[in-house]
Amino acid sequence: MAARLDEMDRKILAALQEDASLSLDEIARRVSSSKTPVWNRIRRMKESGVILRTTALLDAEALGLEACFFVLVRTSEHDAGWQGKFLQVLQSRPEVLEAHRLAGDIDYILKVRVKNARAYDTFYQALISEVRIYNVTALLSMEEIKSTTILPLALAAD
Amino acid sequence: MAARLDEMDRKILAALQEDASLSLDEIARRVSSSKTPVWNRIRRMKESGVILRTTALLDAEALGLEACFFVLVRTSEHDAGWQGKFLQVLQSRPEVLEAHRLAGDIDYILKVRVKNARAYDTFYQALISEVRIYNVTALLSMEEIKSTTILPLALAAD
DNA sequence: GGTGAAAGAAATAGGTT
DNA sequence: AACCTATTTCTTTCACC
Repeated sequence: MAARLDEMDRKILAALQEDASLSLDEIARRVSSSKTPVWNRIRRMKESGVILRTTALLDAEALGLEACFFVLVRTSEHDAGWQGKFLQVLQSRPEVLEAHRLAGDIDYILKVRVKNARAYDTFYQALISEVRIYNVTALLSMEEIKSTTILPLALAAD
Repeated sequence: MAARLDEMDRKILAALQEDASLSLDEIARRVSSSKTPVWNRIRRMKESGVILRTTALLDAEALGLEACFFVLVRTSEHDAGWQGKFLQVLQSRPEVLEAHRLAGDIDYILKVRVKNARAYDTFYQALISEVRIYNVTALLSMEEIKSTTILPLALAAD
């Protein structure tokens, strides 16, 4: 599944992760190439799914979304029906930014972004009313000390 | 600190979160306006820091970064010196995608993206050799069931 | 806030090594 | 097969209404 990328592909990805609004000319300059090959490589990486999409990152605090919780979920039900329903609830809730199924005694972790603690409680009540959950621990973030979408390409090399 | 945004600003942000490569014409069409006001609003929101940057989101699995850990950190040291050093280590490590200081008995949570469990161990050994840490629990993600950078603008409204 | 023209960038075609 | 040059088309930017 891992796409084979050469050094130039990685440099292009690094530039696009840093700033997706760079012009082809500027990217070409940075990777010591010219527009056409860079354009072809980007197109290929979009088609192959290495580049998922390009997005504007917003400041949650500036938008008034001042609370962030990590939610540790334990369940006693592990059948497909329950899991499907749980997944559907997570997908339908825009305040759930991330959800992972875990190995070990905690079953799921969620990252939830809301306006305040009250809004989190509204989410929590909705969640437990829609699916049976054995145990929930909410970790409240006091400070986001690092937040990046930039994947470490250097560590990805084969 | 929360910027005041009207309905049109929010619609523009929604479009840009979904696809930052949309043309001004297309965004203007979607928000039932024309290029100039949309362009001015985007510029204002960039200047005011509501829009942080635009980035290409990549597929971590396709790049061979197949392991994701959430790391719960407890420390016994809470002085500024320790905290500064810890922060510096997190910032310098590209595999740390997120780090939050928490309320409650767990002090920090990290999200760490690496190639495999061995690469995580390398990171872990480096971390504990650079700063004193009382207790670490690593939660291994088996499956990313949701992952979005799209903030819920509807829930952000005053 | 709208219009439109000038500048700039993206997308593609055709030729080159 | 990958790159370079040139052309067309689309987009951004900005002065003016």
